[in-house]
Order: sequence, then C-alpha cells, then structure tokens
Amino acid sequence: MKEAQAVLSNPRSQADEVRALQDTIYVIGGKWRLPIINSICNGNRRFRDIERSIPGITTRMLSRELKEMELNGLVKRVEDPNSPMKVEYMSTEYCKSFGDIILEMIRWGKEHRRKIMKSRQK
Amino acid sequence: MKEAQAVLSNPRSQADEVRALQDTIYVIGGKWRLPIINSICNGNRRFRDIERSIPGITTRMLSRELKEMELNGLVKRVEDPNSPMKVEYMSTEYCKSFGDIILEMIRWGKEHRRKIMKSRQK
DNA sequence: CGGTATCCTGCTGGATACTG
DNA sequence: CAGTATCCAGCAGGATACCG
Repeated sequence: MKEAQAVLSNPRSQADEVRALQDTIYVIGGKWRLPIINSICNGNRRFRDIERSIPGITTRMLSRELKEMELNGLVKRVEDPNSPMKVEYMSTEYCKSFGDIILEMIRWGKEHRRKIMKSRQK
Repeated sequence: MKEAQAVLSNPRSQADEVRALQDTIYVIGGKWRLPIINSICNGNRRFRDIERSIPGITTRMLSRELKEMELNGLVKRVEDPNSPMKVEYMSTEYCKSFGDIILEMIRWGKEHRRKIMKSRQK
C-alpha cells in the first residue's frame, strides 16, 4: 500500500494532530471570535466600527468577547485618559497568529459561494 | 498612509471577506465537524475507528454528525449488503476541500502547545 | 459492530432597555 | 460613543441505557 504510506502518518503523530486541532477549535470556538480578530487585524479599533463590520453581532456579544479576549492577551484595550469615551482595541502578536487560519477560511468561504452560485445557474 | 494602503483592502472586499469567513464558520461550526473530517481524511472508515480516533466524542454525537454530513455530501456511507454490520464512511471531494483549513489549525495548535510548554519551563 | 433512544444541563447567543 | 443589565430560548452536547 504505497499510497496509504504516503497519505497516512503514524498513529502517534495522528493523535498529536487531533489534539492540536481540538485545542485550536477550543480557543477560537464560537461564532464571533474569528470575525472579531479579523476585524481588528483589518484595522478597526473602535467598538462601533468593529460592531458595524461584523454582520449580525450584538453589542452584548461583542462586549463579552472583547473582555475575554483582553484577558487572554488577544487584544489590548487602550482608554484615552482625557476622554473615557475614546477607547481603542489593538491587535497583538497573539491575535495575528490566527491570520493564516482566517485566510484559509475566507478562501474556502469564497470558493464555496462561487460553487453555490454556479450550481444555481444550471 | 502607505502602510495602511498595503494592509487594508477596500471596504467592499472586506465585507465580502467577513461574509465568507462567517459562512465557513457556519459550515464547520461545532466541536466535532473538523475532527471527524480530519479522521476520515486520515483513512479511518469504520464507525468505531473514527470514534476512537477522536478523544472525548460520544457515539451519539458522532452518529448525529455523520448523518448530517452524509446529507450535506461531506461523506459517503457505504453499507456492505452481505453484513449490515460492516459500514464504511468515505471522504468526498467536498470533504477534502477542508484540508488546508485543518492543516492550518493543526499547525496553530502545535505551535500554541509549544509556547505553553516553553512558558511553563521558565 | 454500528448505532438509537431518553433525559437533562449549561452555555451560547438573541432582544431589548438603559447608562455615563 | 462605549458599553451594562436583564431576561430568555434553543440547542449543542454530555450521560446512560438499550438494540439488532
């Protein structure tokens, strides 16, 4: 089974991979984590800007996620001492480490939509 | 703002990207989809093999996901007419299209674990 | 082996209103 | 603008038992 040899890795490394996959899913779990990370990495810094950039999100969810993301070092919250109404959320290196995953997912989503469109035209 | 120019895309394409991202999240949502896809793409075909390859999953969740994945064309369920106890799940092209996403997530998970280990050693 | 059937809990997330 | 506070529903998911 030459093909199997090439495709399959040994059981041990496979177990590592499932675990790694599950870890990642855990960290970015939920509907909103990745879209928020994406938005901030795209340059949005203000609460309302982030909110507006993500269709369907509510202030409550955004608030909650941002708070937890700050705790986890995913974003930095910077409050202007002069006017507490001016807050900025900055992305961190940790935040940026999800870039490739997000890119792949965007790519997949676009491809997916293209295929749906095509099959509709028939 | 040359740097911003390079980093940021225009609003219209950004909106497309969020949408694509959200579509993808919707399709692979939940704890189990990707691990199951991964397992099957790794060559596991039998129910119990898939189950054993994914830590923490229950027969109920696996059963449910497989059923829905079959409906969505993510896997093909092949039943041996001679012995109904011999069933095989086969991956499809659609299933394989998640390969890159899974790869990136495994990569991230491994890197993440390495960093956790490192910071513990200090 | 390859699943179903029940029962149950909690958390994710939505709606809405309110605040400094 | 930048959030909090409440209230509430639904369903993802866990535990356990059972079946052909």
